[in-house]
Amino acid sequence: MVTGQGPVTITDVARLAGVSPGTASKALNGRRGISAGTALRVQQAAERLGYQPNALARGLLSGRSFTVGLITTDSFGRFSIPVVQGAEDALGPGRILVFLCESRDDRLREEHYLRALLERRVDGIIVTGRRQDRREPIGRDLRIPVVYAMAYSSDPADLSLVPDDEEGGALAIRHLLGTGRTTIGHVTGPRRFRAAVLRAAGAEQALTAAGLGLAGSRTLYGEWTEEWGRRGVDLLLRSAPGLDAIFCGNDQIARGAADRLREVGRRVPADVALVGFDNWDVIAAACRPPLTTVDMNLRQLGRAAGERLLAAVDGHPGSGLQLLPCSLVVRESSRPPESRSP
Amino acid sequence: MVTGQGPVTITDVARLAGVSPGTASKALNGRRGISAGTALRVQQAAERLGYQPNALARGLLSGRSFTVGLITTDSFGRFSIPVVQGAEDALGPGRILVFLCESRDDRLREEHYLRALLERRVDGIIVTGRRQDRREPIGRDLRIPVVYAMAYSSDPADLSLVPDDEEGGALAIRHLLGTGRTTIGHVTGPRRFRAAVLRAAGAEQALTAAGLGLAGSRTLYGEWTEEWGRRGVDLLLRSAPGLDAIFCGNDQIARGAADRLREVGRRVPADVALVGFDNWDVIAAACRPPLTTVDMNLRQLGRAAGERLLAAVDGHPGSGLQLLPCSLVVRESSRPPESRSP
DNA sequence: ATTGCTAAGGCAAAGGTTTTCGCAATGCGA
DNA sequence: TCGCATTGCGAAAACCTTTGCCTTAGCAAT
Repeated sequence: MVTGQGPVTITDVARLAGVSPGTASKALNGRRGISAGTALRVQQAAERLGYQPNALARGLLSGRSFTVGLITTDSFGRFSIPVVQGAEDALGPGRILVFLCESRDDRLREEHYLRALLERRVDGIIVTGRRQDRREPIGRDLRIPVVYAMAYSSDPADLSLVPDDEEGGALAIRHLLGTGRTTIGHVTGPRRFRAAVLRAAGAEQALTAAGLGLAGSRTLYGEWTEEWGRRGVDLLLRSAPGLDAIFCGNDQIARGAADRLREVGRRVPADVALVGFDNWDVIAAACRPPLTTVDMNLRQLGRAAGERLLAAVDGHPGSGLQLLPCSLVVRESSRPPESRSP
Repeated sequence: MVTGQGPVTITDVARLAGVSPGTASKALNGRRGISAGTALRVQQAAERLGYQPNALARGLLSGRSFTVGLITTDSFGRFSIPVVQGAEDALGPGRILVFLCESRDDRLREEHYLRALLERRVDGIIVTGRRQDRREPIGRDLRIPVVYAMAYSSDPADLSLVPDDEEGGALAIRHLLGTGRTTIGHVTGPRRFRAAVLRAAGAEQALTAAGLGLAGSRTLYGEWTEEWGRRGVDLLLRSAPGLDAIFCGNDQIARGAADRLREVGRRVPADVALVGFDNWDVIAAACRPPLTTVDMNLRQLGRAAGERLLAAVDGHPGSGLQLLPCSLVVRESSRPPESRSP
């Protein structure tokens, strides 16, 4: 590597190798019609000079920039992070680079970002947001593919990827039923959250399919907080004292529930089994006992979004709202009672 | 906006406005030598066609791309996120776009990313990581400015921005002393973490300055977990039963401590005051009682990193390890006893 | 009327890379 | 020895924008 003036160009490499720039280009890109000796000389010259091709010039010509934009409407928190990571996984380090744009729910910012991305000729855009929110399409006639992840577009012609919350709720209930629990309550977040409603629906369906109903007879909607988890336990114990399991709408509620159950002398999982939702490690692992919980596989969702975007870039677009599976992570809080008695 | 073939170029705009491309460029960029009438016609033409200048072509010519790279060595978690957000704040939406690169502590990935960033002719690079880790410079003779945030470069010629952990520790202790506490213990994370050692040093200095020493006579190093917080309380109560405050190395330890103190019948803050570190909202706010804690102002740190990078791009580089102030967020867990008795 | 000045806008080059086309040389068969 | 195919490489155009320089026209001053 030589520290000359300014970045070294392919012309510099060509001169050093004693060929024309066009030939150097072919040699470096492995195109045919170049003798082995010439190719080697060019590559060595490039190596010696520390040549790095100018992606701007390359993109100008090819029309592709090998970059994508990632717009997170949420000022990105716990949910968008794994999605971003997954997208990065799919887009692969080195090949495609990701522009991170945090629009913070500000429509104006979003438009600024969109314009900036289009000016930079990104190959595609991923839009992600907090919990499953329906949202307006990011723009019209964009000429480049867009994939929505977590948040989903109100236009069914757009491709949107969201976790299957309903199935996740059913997963939790079936697991509890499978470990012998029969009197199961459900404490979750605010009703205005689609995720809360979907999870509750899945849970109730799974119970109905087993010929059972919800303990306390109805879903307790409240807040996504530990505080509400504690209060939920109190409410449930009043209306259904024989309770042997609680499915909570997220991990924070579940952790509050665990604390409260311990305080009132109910053992988890011996007396009451507990299942949360989100698999938020810092909560689920720190909970006493560690929490069984539903994982939305957000990272895989992000990865899927990246893969779908690449497919769309290559001319294979998708469309519609697609549900991705949740999975259950079993920990101590739902261990069946049998296995505890020696 | 017309949906023709391919993106509309300035030539299209010029043709519609009846001028040459060069003139159109000048009109759109507000350069002098263009009559008001022509400028208006060009702008209207651009508007009608939905013209978006090609940043690749512009960057090719100007040598600046108005993009920066952000390499997070940490698979980016709680610490890098606010830094990223702050950097975004500083770089401003629309003007400068950020390439997000997650190297995951993999040197090879990092090199791939670095190469990809250089090929795309980013104007600068911010390197951030998890807790304050000393690290190798990302590369040599890079020709573009680099700013390190959180993680810091082993080369003192590089500019590195890190939170002032030592001052943060002192802040916590001085606050506790100010509310009348005198017998203060310290439970923190593993000794191999520079942050743990620095915070402990700051704490001890503040105590020494007040003519006091640490309750239990030494810092308890352990893990960054709630579990360790609970055990730390047990250890402290054994060695210093008259304890009236605990400063914890992070919020998780503090939360464990709060739980344990409640379990053994010590009231927080009436009997024992508690101060954490990190101001991690999900922990600090959910703690019972809500946690007084030291905030590293990571977002401002990220913002500072962005601003310093811009300054460096503009020819005003900095260097050395620079400490940024922490601040104290006072909540219930350290309320002075006086104010509780009516 | 000629000169000189300014304003407005056109022309062309530059920036780095890729690609197409064409040219020259080589080798082979006739 | 000639013709032809093949191989290797160079020249130049193209991608899009910006900018310095040049031309032209209009106008004022001499």
